[in-house]
Amino acid sequence: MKYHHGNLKEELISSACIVCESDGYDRMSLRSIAKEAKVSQTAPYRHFKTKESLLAEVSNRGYIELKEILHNANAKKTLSTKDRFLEMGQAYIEFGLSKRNTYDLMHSSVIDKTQFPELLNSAVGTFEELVYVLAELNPGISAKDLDIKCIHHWALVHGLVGLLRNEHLASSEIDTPAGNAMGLVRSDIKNFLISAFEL
Amino acid sequence: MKYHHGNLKEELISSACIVCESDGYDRMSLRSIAKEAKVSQTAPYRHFKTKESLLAEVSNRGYIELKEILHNANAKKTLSTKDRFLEMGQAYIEFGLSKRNTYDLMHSSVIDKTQFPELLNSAVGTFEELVYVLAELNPGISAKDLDIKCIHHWALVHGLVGLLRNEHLASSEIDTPAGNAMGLVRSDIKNFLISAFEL
DNA sequence: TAATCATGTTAACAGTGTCAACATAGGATG
DNA sequence: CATCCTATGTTGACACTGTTAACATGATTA
Repeated sequence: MKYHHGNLKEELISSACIVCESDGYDRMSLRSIAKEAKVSQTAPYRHFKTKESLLAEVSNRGYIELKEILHNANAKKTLSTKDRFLEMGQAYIEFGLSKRNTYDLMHSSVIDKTQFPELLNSAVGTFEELVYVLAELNPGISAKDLDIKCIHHWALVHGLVGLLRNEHLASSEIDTPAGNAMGLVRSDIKNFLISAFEL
Repeated sequence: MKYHHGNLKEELISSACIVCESDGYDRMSLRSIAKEAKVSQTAPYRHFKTKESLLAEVSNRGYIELKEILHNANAKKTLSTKDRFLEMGQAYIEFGLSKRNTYDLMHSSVIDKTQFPELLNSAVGTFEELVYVLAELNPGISAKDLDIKCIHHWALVHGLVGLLRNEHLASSEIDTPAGNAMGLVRSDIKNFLISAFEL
């Protein structure tokens, strides 16, 4: 039995990613993931100053993964710019739905992004994937109008994720086949995006 | 010194609202607000089954307040429907910026809304204020298109709040007078909404 | 008046993040 | 090779948390 683990930092992060996604970031304890790594309760403090900084790393990986997903969607060279944009929208929504708890952490205020420059950088980098394709989709657009379009479309998919998870509209009076927004939209996210994006 | 408080439940709620907004919902402890009400640590358990249910009440009041704000904005009868809609957008954003922590709680996943029907009801009720004005603004619109418009505009202001708080775009490469989205948009939320809503 | 019941208190439990003090091992330096 | 340093681990402790069980109080009601 060796005293030093050898790869503890990495194992803690990936373990935290798993626990965070399965249990939710607010139910994740430093001690439990330390135990999972078969290491003492305070060992994580040799690699992370606080619990928040470990969560920041989890969030960071979320943004990196999302950026890659969006980038890949935009890299399907056989598709038109329009269709690549739609692919990105669908990919974003799928991420928000499938990595629900991680997505929540990424948007949560428990982490003060200004204290984690690397995380802030990842978040901005992810957003920029959207900037690129929108600039391509709107040649000659002014910087200000590009701003507006970016915020507009990002806000739309972000809001859509929230609604699809039924956070606000579960069995609302809005009449849909399934009785709520989820029934309506999940059946055809693409068509919805086409309408909403006015493409 | 009377043994029974007389109005403890109400005081705990309003106290929790204040602490939640000032410290953030994740830094709020049941014990601290019990102490603030000069009552024992476990007294709140006579009125709330869990901490989560007290937070649900705080969230509930947030939705009720927001609904009222939106309703008032839509009640300015001297304005056109269009302008009332803009007023609502501005009011929503102002709420999200000024009641930041409460707004976060309302959108947080620490409360499982399905376990608090009254809260779910408030949330839906708030959303319906948007449904009403959009229906008025688009006479004869189909139910499905109304769905799309609602989600679209709600998502936009919700996303805008996030960006205005600089959660994602602090000092991004997007060039604005102040160097970030906040500098750009806060200076004229109304004009931004007019552009984004395509009014 | 007596009993009931809502509402308060005290004590305790298991769990948390975090810190200080100590232990170990492996690499750098003489 | 011997020695020291430093990174990385452990132990023990502290103050705090949500929550429950057992008990106390006092207002309402039979």
